[in-house]
Amino acid sequence: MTAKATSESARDIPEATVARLPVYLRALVTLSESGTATCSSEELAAAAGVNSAKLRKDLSYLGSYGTRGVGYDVDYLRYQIAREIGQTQDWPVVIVGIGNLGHALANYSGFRSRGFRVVALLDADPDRHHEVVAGVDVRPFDDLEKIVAAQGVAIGVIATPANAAQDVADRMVAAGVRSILNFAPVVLNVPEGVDVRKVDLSIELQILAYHEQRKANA
Amino acid sequence: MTAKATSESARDIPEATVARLPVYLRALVTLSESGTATCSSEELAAAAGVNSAKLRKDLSYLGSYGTRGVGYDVDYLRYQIAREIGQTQDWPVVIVGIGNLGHALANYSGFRSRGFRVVALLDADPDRHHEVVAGVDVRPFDDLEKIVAAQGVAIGVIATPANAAQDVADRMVAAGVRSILNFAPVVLNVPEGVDVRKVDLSIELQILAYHEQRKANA
DNA sequence: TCCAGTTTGTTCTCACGTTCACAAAGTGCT
DNA sequence: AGCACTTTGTGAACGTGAGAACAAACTGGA
Repeated sequence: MTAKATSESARDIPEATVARLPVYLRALVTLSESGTATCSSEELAAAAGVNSAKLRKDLSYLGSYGTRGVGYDVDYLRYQIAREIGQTQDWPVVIVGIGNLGHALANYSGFRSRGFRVVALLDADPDRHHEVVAGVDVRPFDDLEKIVAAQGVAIGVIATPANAAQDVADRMVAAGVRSILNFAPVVLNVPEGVDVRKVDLSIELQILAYHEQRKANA
Repeated sequence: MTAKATSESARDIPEATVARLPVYLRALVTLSESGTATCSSEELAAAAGVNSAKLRKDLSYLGSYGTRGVGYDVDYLRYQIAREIGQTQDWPVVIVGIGNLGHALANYSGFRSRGFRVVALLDADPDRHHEVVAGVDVRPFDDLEKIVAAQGVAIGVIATPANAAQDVADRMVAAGVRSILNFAPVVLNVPEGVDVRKVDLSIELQILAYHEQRKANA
């Protein structure tokens, strides 16, 4: 909405860097809470579990927010990263599929504290309707369009079984959702312009098992 | 244990490829269940959501399991990938931290069907002990060493709050666990030789929010 | 057997990501 | 002010990953 057409905000940040910014932000919050006012790239890198050169390069994509010979002001840098990744605004989110995982997600406090507000929990199973999870009551999946429109929801979370996920995604996209976080173990097909990120619990374990097997055979 | 010191199994597969093998495997299982005996790289790539050139290159690291002019035998390739990533063997797993997420993980059927067997659920809170989740009863965290030794557990899952995670990791490593899947939002410090993979639910949402913000400002 | 058609496995090129190494830019003591 | 010291920001080298393109290898029909 703001009339910034200058190149100031037009820098494009590499994907790998974007994925690390939330980690830096978390480390900065911890430092801030422990009363640290200033930190060097070395300290922050250690707290975030990365190489300090990588950290400095990542931060350089945002701008020059450090002071040579001194380091970074913790609160200032924290604000700059938060703004860059959109954490200074409020993101309404819907969660579809209130099984075990949906429950866990609805109750996860890390969403709320990072600007995500769960505005609705939806499930196709009528037995679950009007159950209250984390202070929000579970409603019929068919309310999706109404809720998305009314609350301006741009981000949806899919925590349904695999066979329902594509249908849910189609409905979400049609309703106006533009970003989807998918926990169902299927590859979703979505139109151009819609972002999907997938979290697959068993794939992570399988990757560990691969390396474990390698260690055992070494 | 086997005396294979030959170079046959010594190929090292790129990390990016390892991360995709479970996806291919899942697609093959689906194809197999739908009665498909043979598939081309094009078909399999579509089912897995990747480029066919990438798929062929990935598979070439495992060996030459296709037939030119024909394609891949679904069941044969499925077995080869399963073997490569260790899914033909049984992996005992312990889960520590039986809150909302721990419940969801314990109940997740995708683990069992991929060779992972949850042998113990541990929690520090005595109120949770002897609660039964997914047919396994919750036991005191102090039983960790005993269970790891008795069952030969190599993989541990951490689903505790952030402040407990490092302690749990230290105990796991001391007990003999060599791979850790960490759901707690902290960077774990572990000794050389121990693998850690991290799944962070809110980071994924934050990455989506970043892109969402970009779309809105475009 | 030969030939047209199909599909794999691999080579080559380009893009992206990581790390090193250092000039630039600050601080604070004398 | 000058100088020793610290730490950032970045250019350049290196390594890994993605995709295009094609030769090699197979099928099936004439």
